[in-house]
Amino acid sequence: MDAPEVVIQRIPLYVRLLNQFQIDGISVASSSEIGSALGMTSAQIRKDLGYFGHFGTQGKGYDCAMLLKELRGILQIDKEWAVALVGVGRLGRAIIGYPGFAPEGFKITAAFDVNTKQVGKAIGGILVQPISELGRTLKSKNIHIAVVAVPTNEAPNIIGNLKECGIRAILNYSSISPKVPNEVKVRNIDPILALQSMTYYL
Amino acid sequence: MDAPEVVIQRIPLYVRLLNQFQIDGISVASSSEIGSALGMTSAQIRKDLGYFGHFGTQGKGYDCAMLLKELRGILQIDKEWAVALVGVGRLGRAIIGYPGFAPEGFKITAAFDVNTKQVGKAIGGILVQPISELGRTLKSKNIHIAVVAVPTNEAPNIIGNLKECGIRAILNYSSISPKVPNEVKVRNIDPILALQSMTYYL
DNA sequence: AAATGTGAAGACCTTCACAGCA
DNA sequence: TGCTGTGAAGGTCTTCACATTT
Repeated sequence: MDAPEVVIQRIPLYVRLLNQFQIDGISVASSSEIGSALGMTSAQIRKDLGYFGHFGTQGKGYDCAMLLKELRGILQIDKEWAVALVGVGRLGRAIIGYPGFAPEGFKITAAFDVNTKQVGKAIGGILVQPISELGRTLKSKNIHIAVVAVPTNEAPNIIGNLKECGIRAILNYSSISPKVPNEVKVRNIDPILALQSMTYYL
Repeated sequence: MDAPEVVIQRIPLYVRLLNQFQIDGISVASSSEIGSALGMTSAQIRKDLGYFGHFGTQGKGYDCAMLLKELRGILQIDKEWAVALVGVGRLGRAIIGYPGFAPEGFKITAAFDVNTKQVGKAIGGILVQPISELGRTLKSKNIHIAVVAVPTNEAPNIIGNLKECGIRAILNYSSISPKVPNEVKVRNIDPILALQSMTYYL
């Protein structure tokens, strides 16, 4: 049986923790140790890992280096991914300037904007192209992941374009929750929704 | 029975859609209309709304204006919230400069940084204060929500401080998943985790 | 006729608890 | 002994389906 989506969303958390364990010189960790470091039960750790294989040693725990390598392989984050950015306004520029993506293997290698005033500029070393070049460039640069940083009103169109051009993963900073077919994954980054779902409890 | 957290996280989506409906001049909507606009089933819409009251009219649907007002009241987003920002580095400055919070009622009214070089500066009209002033300022400005935009290594301490100072809601941009007591709500904004949980499917 | 509100059913996810192994 | 891996149990969330209301 393959792993449900919730599990997939937790694996990156395990990867991050195991990285930290390596820095801290911890070479073996039990499911309880991993669990308590993350505020989860040991059973959940074991169940989650159990979807992918038998990584542990009974009576001992998990070898951190080995488990880390396995999980990175499972997530396919053991290689570099080329990423396209759509929208080079205020937010898009902040994203290009953000130094956190590249070290994790996500490299922005193409940028697009509907605004003809932006097209042709180089931002952070990346040439801004018109949307009409999407299909060609995504194919030639082997890009399967897009970051959407356009105004909300443009977002539905852009996301439609990305789908048509065969994009399979979208990190969406716009304020819409796009409806996409099952074979396209979307993750929405939306601080307003996050805040609004907390005020309920105040 | 009170609404589960998943439901609370969907209510802001309904609010946003109802806003759009008002702009579009749609005054009444059925659960199926709401559902299909959001890619959800009509049953889910009805169940979700059912946690809070009887807002619909049988045979007709929901009055958008009325439902919007009710939901905004339930979420408590029908008033202004003062928000504290911790960390005024690259990301913190982008957050101060982001024009999306204020129109939604979230107003950054205080800023803090551990770096003494930042303290005393005014950024976007907000004076940067030392962390030692947290407790006093949060109380005097009646702040219950904090945005954390500090480097990951500082985050655990900062979040500890915020807890002690009585903060009840944290929008966390740092790369840790803080363990907090039940009475503190946290929402993590983490684009790397989001990307890493999509590459699995590629 | 049309759509809500809601018990019941079903699907999904988490936790328990223990057999089995190092 | 200590901890994994995993069926079974328990809990939570979603969908079904229909009685009820306008």
